[in-house]
Amino acid sequence: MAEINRAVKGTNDILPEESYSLRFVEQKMLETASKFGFREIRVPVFEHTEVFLRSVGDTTDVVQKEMYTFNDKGGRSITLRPELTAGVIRSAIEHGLVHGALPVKVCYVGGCYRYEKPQAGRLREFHQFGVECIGASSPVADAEVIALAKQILDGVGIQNISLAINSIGCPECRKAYHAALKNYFAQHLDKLCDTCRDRFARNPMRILDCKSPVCREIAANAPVVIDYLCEDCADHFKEVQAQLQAAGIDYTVDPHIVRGLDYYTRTVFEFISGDIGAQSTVCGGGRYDGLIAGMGGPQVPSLGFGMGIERLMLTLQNQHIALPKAPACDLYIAAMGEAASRRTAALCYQLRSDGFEVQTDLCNKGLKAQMKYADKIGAAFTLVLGDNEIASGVGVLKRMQDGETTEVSLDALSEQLLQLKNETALADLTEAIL
RNA sequence: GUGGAUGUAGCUUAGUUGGUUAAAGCGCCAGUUUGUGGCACUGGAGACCGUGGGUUCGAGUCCCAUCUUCCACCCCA
Repeated sequence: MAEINRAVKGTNDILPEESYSLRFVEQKMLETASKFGFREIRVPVFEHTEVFLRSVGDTTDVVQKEMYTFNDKGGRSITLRPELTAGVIRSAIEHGLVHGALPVKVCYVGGCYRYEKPQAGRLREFHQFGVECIGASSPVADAEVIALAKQILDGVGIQNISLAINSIGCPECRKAYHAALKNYFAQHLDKLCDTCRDRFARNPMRILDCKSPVCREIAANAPVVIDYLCEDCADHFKEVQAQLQAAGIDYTVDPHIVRGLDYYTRTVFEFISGDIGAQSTVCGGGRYDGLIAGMGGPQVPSLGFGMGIERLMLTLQNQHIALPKAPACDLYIAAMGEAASRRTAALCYQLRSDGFEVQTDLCNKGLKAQMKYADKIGAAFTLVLGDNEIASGVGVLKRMQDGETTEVSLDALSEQLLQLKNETALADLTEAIL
């Protein structure tokens, strides 16, 4: 197919059928967040490149090889956001939210852009739902943010998903941990894979995340971050767990969770699904107590998470979880001839402003073709409008599911349609119960 | 970025050791029914066989390149 008719690699079209259930899921996310007091925020799709260098971290893979960065016509270095936290925090600093009543609780839905090799559950344009809880230092906040993520996942009906948490400490305790790690891996340096030998120099924590069997085996006995937490961090982590337990949220502590963005401190967590192949993390997040200060704002401890919407939809699809479908139209009016077509336009206008979903022919189709189309789009009722009906002012409403017909006055169409619609809904309901 | 697989009508696929006008089902359009959908029957439209080269008298079929999608790795949501 010609390039002009093909979406760019790693991008995805959402067709009408899918769009409806996607919107349902997004709505569910926003509603659930709202119950926790998180309000929607909207920030630009692109930012000054510096925003991501300073937050995500200039040694991370995301920044080093995955960003869509370009110079605009004014010579600014601009980057399409690879994630949303950085822009939201920039906005919170810029507008003084961080100086107002804390915590500030915001949520968002939006597209993110990363130049990656696409596969299922990994796109170059993908969408995240996320929340940021700015200015909350208590472990209660950690537990509540995790609870929110869980409640959203439960709310959309997802199955078979597990929560793993860890604490990676503050910069202070991490120093001690890094030293211990280096000390440990130095003894096994010759057995590690090439990339891990590289990691040893740059960031030994990443070795814990390696999938190669040899490195895994070595890492299994490596020192664990939790054992090197300072007293404050250890207490914090303990209380987060106590809170989760009290809330009845199942979790496992996985000391191998090492998030790939530099801003994380203390609590990190992931919700993992076994039903979408290798891209198993549906939701990831954690605390970032140093980020706001690092971006030039005040010292305000915060946390949040991001949820991959495509991955979530993919999981739901693989688990055959039914999502609501767009409602079919209430009435299709099949018009015959010019006069009828004009009368139909007036009727449609009236019915639509009365709240009905009404469609009619836009292609000059014959009657049979119009009926066929009405059937295809799932119209509940049809009305044929021709010279006879206009002359008599009386038409026949046909209920498509059983072909039953009812005479109606064109002047009172709205009332009679409403009555029939309710009767049908009631009959369907009683049938469903019986 | 590394490795592996894939690509034929809108969709799902068939296409024999390279051999004339590339098939089928579903979908779409129309007719059988001159004012009524679903079922059935009949007919029709629709494919530069992903793209570009090459081998050959001849390529959907063989070779090379390239792109897409998918799988694993890397990384992450």
